[in-house]
Amino acid sequence: MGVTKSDLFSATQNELAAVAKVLAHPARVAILQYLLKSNTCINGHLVDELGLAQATISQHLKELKNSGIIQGTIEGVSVSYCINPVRWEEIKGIFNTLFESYPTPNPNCGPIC
Amino acid sequence: MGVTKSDLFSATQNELAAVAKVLAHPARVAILQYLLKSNTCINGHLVDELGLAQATISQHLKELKNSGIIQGTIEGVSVSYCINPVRWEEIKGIFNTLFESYPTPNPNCGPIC
DNA sequence: CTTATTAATCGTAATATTGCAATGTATTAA
DNA sequence: TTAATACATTGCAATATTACGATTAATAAG
Repeated sequence: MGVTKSDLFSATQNELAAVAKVLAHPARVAILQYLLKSNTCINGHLVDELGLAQATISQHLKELKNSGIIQGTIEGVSVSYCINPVRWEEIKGIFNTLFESYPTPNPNCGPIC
Repeated sequence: MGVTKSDLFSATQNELAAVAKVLAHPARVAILQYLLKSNTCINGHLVDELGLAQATISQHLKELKNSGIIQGTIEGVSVSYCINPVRWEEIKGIFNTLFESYPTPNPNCGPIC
């Protein structure tokens, strides 16, 4: 139905999925990389940088902002966005927790394992 | 339009977004955690574990398989899925590369930065 | 006040995702 | 062969996402 049954899963699982969803678009990845590189940014710069319409980028920025990954302050007539370092570390930790639980090879899984 | 303009972005950006998309559903996160924990798994076990229909889980497993994160071998009448350690490390690296480029606080970004 | 400039929001079209019942397929058991 | 078991696939309905033109809101410049 296009609707996720989030009540079936743990808070951690839903949180990880939610954050992953924010990263699940190349435009948002590109925006983050641009912010990481320049460590400051204004919406208009991204329109030139990415080749998407202003409305589209504003929408992506909104999603990044909603997830807490970035934050913006009004800078006169424009808005300056940047990474939220605290949230960044938090998200980094969420993914690390998953990736650190590395599996040991399992003989029960056949020859290709 | 619901269609991502992937030609606007780099291969790395698209790859990261694609992998994130696979992780962007709590059911798939739950499946991975189950695999990481038990280090072996059979589709039917997940139906009991997750509370989703068999067809739905099969679909999620397919996506995980397509991305290379898991692989399955036919085990008689059932299928045994497990993590692909090589791909796991690869994906871990992709995310680490992003998260390691940590931003230093920027005075241009206002007081809340 | 009027006009630019910058970005957020609205409305809408195209497409993608999620979930499941029903069905198909392959293997095993009897 | 027949029946049972375990998944995969198909087809569909409900909902979500992506993209953009048009509009709006807010500030700055003249």
